Amino acid sequence: MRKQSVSGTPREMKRMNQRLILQTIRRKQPISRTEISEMTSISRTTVSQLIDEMMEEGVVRETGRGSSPTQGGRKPVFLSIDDDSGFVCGLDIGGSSITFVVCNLSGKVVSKEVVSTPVSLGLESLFRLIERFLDNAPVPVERLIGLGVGAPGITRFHDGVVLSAPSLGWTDLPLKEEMEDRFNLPVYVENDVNMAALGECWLGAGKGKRHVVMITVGTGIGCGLILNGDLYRGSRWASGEIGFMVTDSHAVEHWDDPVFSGFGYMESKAGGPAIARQYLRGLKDTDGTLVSNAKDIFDLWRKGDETAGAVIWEANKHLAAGIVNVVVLFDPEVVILGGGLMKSQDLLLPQILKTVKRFAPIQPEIRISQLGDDAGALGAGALVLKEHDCPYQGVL
Amino acid sequence: MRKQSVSGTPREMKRMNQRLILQTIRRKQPISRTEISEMTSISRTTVSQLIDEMMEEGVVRETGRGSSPTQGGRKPVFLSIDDDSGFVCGLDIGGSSITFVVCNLSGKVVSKEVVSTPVSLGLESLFRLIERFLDNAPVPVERLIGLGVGAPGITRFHDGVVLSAPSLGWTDLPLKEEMEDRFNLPVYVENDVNMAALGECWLGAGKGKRHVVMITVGTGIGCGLILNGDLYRGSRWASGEIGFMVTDSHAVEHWDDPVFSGFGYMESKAGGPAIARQYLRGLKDTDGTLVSNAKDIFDLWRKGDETAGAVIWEANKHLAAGIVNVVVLFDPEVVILGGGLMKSQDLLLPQILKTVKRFAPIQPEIRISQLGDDAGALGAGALVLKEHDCPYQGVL
DNA sequence: GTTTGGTTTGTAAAGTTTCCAAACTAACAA
DNA sequence: TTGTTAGTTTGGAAACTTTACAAACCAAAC
Repeated sequence: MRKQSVSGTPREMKRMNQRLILQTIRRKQPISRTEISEMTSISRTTVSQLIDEMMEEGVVRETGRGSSPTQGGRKPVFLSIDDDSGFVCGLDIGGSSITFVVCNLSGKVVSKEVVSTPVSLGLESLFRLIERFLDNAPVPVERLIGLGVGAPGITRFHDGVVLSAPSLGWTDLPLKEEMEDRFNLPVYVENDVNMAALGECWLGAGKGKRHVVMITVGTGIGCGLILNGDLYRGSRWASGEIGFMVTDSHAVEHWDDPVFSGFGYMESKAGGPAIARQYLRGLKDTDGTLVSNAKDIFDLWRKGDETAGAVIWEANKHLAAGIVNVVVLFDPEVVILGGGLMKSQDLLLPQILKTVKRFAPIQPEIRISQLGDDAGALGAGALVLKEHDCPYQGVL
Repeated sequence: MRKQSVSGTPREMKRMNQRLILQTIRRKQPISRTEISEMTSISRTTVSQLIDEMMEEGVVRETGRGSSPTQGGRKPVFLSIDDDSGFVCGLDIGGSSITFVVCNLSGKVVSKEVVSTPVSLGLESLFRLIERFLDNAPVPVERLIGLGVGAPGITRFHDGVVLSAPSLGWTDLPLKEEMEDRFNLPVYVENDVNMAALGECWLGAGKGKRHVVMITVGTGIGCGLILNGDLYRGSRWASGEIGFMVTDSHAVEHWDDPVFSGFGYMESKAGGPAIARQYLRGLKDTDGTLVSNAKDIFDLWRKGDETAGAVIWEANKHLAAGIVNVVVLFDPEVVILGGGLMKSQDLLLPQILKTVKRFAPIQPEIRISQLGDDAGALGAGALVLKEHDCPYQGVL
């Protein structure tokens, strides 16, 4: 669907200028009216008028005065954004837990809660959880700008329908519509990995960057793409399916692993379950029934188990190759690694760094997630700010 | 560098509306003023006024009238874009040949020339070639909107500097600046593969699509990315370096091929020279000195040479894996394959299709380039139209 | 210490560009 | 003639800009 270009109306023009001014303030605060005018090439008069309106709304405040310039002259009045003039609520619905967050315009968390996901999560029970959380949050309702929701599956952003979230048993769920009816607030729904990428971009390892790739390694391997400062979603909401990469050309002929149907090739080689399974297979005697997870294998390696080391090494080669592939295709400024397995980054990162250095013609920074488990919920908040129309837009 | 957001002025507002109207006309022509007004939600008054101006400039023409609607009433006056009201010149500078093209707003070629690249291509000789071509083109100079140039190397679009084009011996060449001085026209410089992608998107296999990946397979393997209808360039003008993908996780430990230093891993496995070399190595007796190129190997396979078949098969596995990787990361609507090796598509395509079908969770269309060797030059023209400000913008 | 001159900030008034709504004319069928 | 649709004219509203000015401030001259 083609994004409808907006017709230019005076009102739209005003909005553009408000946004521009607001962005400028956020980036350079504290800043005077005159300086804003110079930076934006909007006339001083207009800047003043728009600022007046924004001060009336409470978004912008006068905060002290600067010193006179070199030659003398009237001291400028400094302006700043009142970070507490608006709040966003973000939630990250995961297969095992749900994270709720409320934060202000600068990303300061004022309220947070983590609950374990109910076995079968119906809409009504979800809504009650949200209501309870919002009731307890120390934020007046009228200051709440909107709600962002990250869901583990394929989501259609433009109408907020969760097309498929196996771990929750959701299919074609019109989450945005239902939630907006219930809470009477704008709601934005997006894939959880994308949310994490937005979160890291706003407040974490990708702050200030416009080309960021976030890779989460856990049961599955996913990837959120921020290109030119915007989330890239692909033509069918299925971009970043890094777990389906083929990191071994031999697979073209030979791969046929029934255990991992539904998963991608790389996930079947480098994901958590794959590592656990490979290890058990290495032991020869047992089959997949002996339950074990990747974390155990990492621990075994730390204790000197060489089989564990070999298995992890093998898996990590796939991951490293995958990261190289992402890097050379996107040319990002930063690659952020997160997800459960990255808690053992000490064992994985060195090889990854070495591989990227060797195979990629350009070298991005490679960092570990800074926000950890909160990235998704914070990203959900970031998305609200990003999408919300004036006067909060462009905060990122 | 952050793209400066424009301040909203009345003039800018007008431009936006002109663009919107022009887009609407192009998509639905012939179309009446009233219908434009309804589609764009710009008032009839404004539509009329802007149309008047555009007719004065010659961009839009009245072309006949429609039939009266059901109930009777005045017949609408149909409007269309005059495709010959402007022309663009595109050139594709390759290592072995240079293609010149002049075409009108709808992409109809009115003049074309192909010359072989001089051994050492200096700016002055290039300019003379262009001048001669333009002089012979049946287009009045004042109708020429701009010049697009595709160069084989890394180009910095925003200031039009060719950072490095080894096959031409260019380094840090300020091509845009020099050319604009000389020809007194807007000039846009871009990587040749990106240009080809733009070309196919405008007039070829990607027409009307907004998410397109174009892969060219030749000596090197490159890739142009059209995401959300725009060229994606990466953070350091190095996106789409698909030739550097690692399509074999074993390489992480073992790859060390001095012959291909400077090339990427995948290029060293699936590029033209790689195929030729692998074949010769298969013969055991000869070494790399016996010159041969990929095309010969393809011909040998067609004649029943099994070694040739095996070598190509092996190379193609890497290519197929690479294509899967691109598909799952970008979720494009179409993947377009082009470049020298794709002239033997009959031998390569079946395996590629099968591999993508098997490994990718989503299925894009996979097509062969429609414009062939002209894609680059036409894309250079497309870029001019895309970048040129009102009233031609948004033609794509 | 006070005055004077130059500089900078912010506001007010008048002017410009652009858009839109409503009334109007034109064209056409029944 | 009547009703309907297409396009234009007119008057006005919304937004920006330019110009002019008051307030605030430094610094050097007196």
